[in-house]
Amino acid sequence: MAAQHPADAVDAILAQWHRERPDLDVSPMGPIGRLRRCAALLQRRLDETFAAFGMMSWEFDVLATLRRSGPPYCLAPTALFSALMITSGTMTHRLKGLEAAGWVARKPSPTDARSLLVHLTPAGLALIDRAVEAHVENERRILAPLAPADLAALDDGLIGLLAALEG
Amino acid sequence: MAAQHPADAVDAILAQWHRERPDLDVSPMGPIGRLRRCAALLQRRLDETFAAFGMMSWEFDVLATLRRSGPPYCLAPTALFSALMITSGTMTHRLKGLEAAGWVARKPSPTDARSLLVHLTPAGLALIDRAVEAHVENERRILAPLAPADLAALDDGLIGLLAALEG
DNA sequence: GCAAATTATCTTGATGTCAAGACAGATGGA
DNA sequence: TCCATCTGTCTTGACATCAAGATAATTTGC
Repeated sequence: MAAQHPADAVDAILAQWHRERPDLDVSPMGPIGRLRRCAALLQRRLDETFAAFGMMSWEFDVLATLRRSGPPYCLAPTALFSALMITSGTMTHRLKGLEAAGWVARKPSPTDARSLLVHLTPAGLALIDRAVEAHVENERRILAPLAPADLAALDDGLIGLLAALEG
Repeated sequence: MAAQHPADAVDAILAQWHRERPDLDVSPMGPIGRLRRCAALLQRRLDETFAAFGMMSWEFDVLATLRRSGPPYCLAPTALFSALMITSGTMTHRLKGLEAAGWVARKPSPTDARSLLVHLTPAGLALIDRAVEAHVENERRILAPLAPADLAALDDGLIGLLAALEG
């Protein structure tokens, strides 16, 4: 039953539950708790790089979605908020801010008068192209302590979990 | 280079970046993107169970932290917001809501007049004891599609990543 | 064609969160 | 002892987010 690794914050929580509720098998809390804690700590690390470019995480997300869609870097709001897993109201608010910053612009859709297509401005394109370089480099630094084989094993596990969650 | 698994949403993003920025090695986006997407989807699944008990996720978190601390189920606000990785102002707001719901109560600390110790009420204790049972059962259902060996490998990978992020 | 249903976007109101600062109480050095 | 500093909690103001609904345009069925 001895842990094969130095006890982390999640191990401490599991030990508390085991003491207080020995009738419960709380083992699922291990992977799920660690996943959530990793995600929270990761967000902070990623935010540091975004801040260096004067961006919030959500601003990066929208600009990156437009950028990777390819020329002419133009998507309908529906495509954006679906891809980003947020509501339409949140998207409206985000676009307002991005337009005020001069990183995106909106123009009427030629095919659907309800739709205002969102596209990157030259400034937005230049910014996201620089920011994404720093972002992947930051991600590489974060993952550097893991051995390649361990990272591959982690990715495999996440592929399986993601399939279970998407299904 | 062929993927060893059905392409998921993150694979599609990697393919877009590869097409648009072939100069960049975006491979770190794979595990990190999947981790973040898993965390977002997971949150929704967990929220369903909390909602069945009339709770929000953050309410469960506070009550669970008090519960697993053991009798007398009483902690200072500082201990709570440190454990939950939130600010003191957010904690004040959360406690106000939990006290209004009748799940926690506050009493002056006998040793520090600045501190108002937070403790579970009998109603709060009964609620969290039922809710945590449903919660771990829900977590077990979520992880059920994964083979035990795959789950263990995932947990190992997360242990390593968490160590890298905490260090 | 035309009315009904659907779709795309935006608005409104409520809420959870944080950063920064206010303030009372505790602690420690001269 | 007593003042300066530190600590624990709460308040304030700003903001990102969502759910629900409003509005306008498109599509569908007859």
